[in-house]
Amino acid sequence: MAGRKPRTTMTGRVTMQDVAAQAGTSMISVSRVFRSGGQVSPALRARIEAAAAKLGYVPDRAASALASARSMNVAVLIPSITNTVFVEMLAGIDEVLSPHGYQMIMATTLYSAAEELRLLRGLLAFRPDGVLLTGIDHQPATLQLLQSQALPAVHMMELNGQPGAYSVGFSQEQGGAAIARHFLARGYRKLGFVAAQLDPRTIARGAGFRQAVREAGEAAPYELMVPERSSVGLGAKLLQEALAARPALDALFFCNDDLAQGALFQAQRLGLAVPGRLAIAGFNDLPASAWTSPALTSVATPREQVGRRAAAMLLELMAGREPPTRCEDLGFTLNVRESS
Amino acid sequence: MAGRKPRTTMTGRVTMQDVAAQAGTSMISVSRVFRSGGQVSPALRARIEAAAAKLGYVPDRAASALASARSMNVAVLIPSITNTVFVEMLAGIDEVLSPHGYQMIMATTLYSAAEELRLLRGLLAFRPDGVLLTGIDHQPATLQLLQSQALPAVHMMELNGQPGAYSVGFSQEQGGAAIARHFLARGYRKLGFVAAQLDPRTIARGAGFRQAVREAGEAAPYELMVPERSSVGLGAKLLQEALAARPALDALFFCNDDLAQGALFQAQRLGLAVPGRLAIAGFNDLPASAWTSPALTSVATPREQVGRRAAAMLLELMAGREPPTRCEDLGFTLNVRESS
DNA sequence: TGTGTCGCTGCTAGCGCTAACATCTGGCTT
DNA sequence: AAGCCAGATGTTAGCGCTAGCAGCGACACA
Repeated sequence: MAGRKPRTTMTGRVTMQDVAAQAGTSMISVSRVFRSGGQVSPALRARIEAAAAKLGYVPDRAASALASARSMNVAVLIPSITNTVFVEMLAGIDEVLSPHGYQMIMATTLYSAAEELRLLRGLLAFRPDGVLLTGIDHQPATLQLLQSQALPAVHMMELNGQPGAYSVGFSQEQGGAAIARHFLARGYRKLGFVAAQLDPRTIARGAGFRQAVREAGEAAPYELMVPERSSVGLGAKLLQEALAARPALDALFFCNDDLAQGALFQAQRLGLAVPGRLAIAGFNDLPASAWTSPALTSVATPREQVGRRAAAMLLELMAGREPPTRCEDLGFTLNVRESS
Repeated sequence: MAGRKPRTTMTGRVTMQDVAAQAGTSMISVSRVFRSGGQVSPALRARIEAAAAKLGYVPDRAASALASARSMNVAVLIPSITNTVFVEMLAGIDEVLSPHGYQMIMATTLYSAAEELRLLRGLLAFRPDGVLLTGIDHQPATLQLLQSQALPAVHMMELNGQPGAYSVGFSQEQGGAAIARHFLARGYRKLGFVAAQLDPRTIARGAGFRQAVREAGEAAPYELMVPERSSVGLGAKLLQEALAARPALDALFFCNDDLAQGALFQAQRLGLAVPGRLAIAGFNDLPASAWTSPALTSVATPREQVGRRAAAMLLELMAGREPPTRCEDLGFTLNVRESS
């Protein structure tokens, strides 16, 4: 009983042809069962499913993509995979896309628009049916490429006012401004903004903060901005640098919660009372921020929902429909806690 | 001058055929330029590259995969994408695979072996050239599936003693045991183990901890284990539960740093001196753990290196070579800090 | 009984690319 | 000067699947 393996092709791979033969039908019916499941009688469908299960058939997306011109892939570009914010956004995207049979193909740009273009070219080889991009700052060639391929694309995390662009996010400027107004309302006057990883969103937060301070007629805030990758340890270091430069500072806005947490820990280590001597606020509201002691004031950003809504919008575009909105503002929440 | 668009096919897509025509050569030479770059004269290569650039040609991986039986995809299964540990592992994997032209196709199992099997079936439709799995606990069908497809596979994060299995990781038991011995050496005697998210690695850490306590001839540790997803907030809650149940506890090992950080913050809030009244230790050594105040004692795990080495091992297997080791132990480091 | 309709099923012709062979060129040996 | 090799280039035949249409039987109606 040699050669009893349920295989026909040379390669040893179970193909749709094999399933069709096993079920006594034609390939196209097998295809129909595995696709949207159009016109197949229940009896034939059952026979085909049994045959596929028996042979251990696994469909081939590459062949399907080639024949149908639909890859069921979605290319996703995020700046960093070690940043919780983008990872939670990814989780939101996947939650919406995978039930529809789409697979995310992901790449990380390391906050570089040039790298983004390079990676997009690579991902295009997967013939994605749509693209999700982070932010609204891209190289012109990136947008040209998407346009020339007539690829649906949605920008995430920021709002894109450009006509013809689709975006889901919130206003980074407004987030920064909210912190400034909060500090001022609490009576702080010697404000500072500390930032690392100077990507466009970080810059926008700082701009919003500065602008709100100016609009309130107060002295321009002290600013400490370094290009290094942001981390908890860097936050500790930057707190000391800021205080060394401006000992009178009484409220510091850190461009994200990693820095702010590091500053909080360092303040504790230095014996600086927070918020008594110095108020501290962050951005993004990471899960730990509600639990530090003192708990951290932060702008909560709806990144998981950004992912979900952007995916939903892309789904519409890929189906050839126009989504209800082109520019979906999901807002943010200022969570005032003990640190300010 | 209508129809001047550099396109030939009906679909409006620039194909290899178009590039060949533009360069005045045949498809196969274009193919050779875009593949490993075999036998093509510098002159022809330059002509083809110019033609491809001019037309904006993007190769099609689906077609390539179909024709060559090599997809250049690697399937990666991780339990969770919101857990830093696995994300850093992913970063390590990508760092090694992408320079070789491989693309990661990823899915998250949510710590379920059944879900893992389901997802693997889905990923197999990409005809991956190799598979990376997290942990060594899988459904029998998962292993059968991999074997029947003759797919190279490497298990990450734990050591797999089974013959024929490839793994890169470290001993979770030994990690737990190291904490136990450290506590005992410091003079703590009322030990406890607190865990959430009871995946196999968590269980193994607890087992190692318990075993080491037993071997030292001390009283069995108090254990508090809950199935909930682990988080900083849960750590705070579990600290209180543990102390309510056993007020005399003097040293607690939390199965990961999220829980341990939450406990640390809560201890501070409750006015419990750490390590004076209670020692706290975690596992994984997340970046923030070195900066909390007091800094957290933790077992540093080489997850990024696990990713890199597992990817390197898989690369060997995919090239048809046998890697130097089948079971690569990367060890861990006990970082003793202020909290114990 | 003829005709129209409808739901199901099958056939044919590729999708864009590459493996494996076939062919061609030019320089080098004898 | 003929022969020969090696590297460069081209030809052919699919890889596994699906779009688009054609075929086919069953049923309702006149």
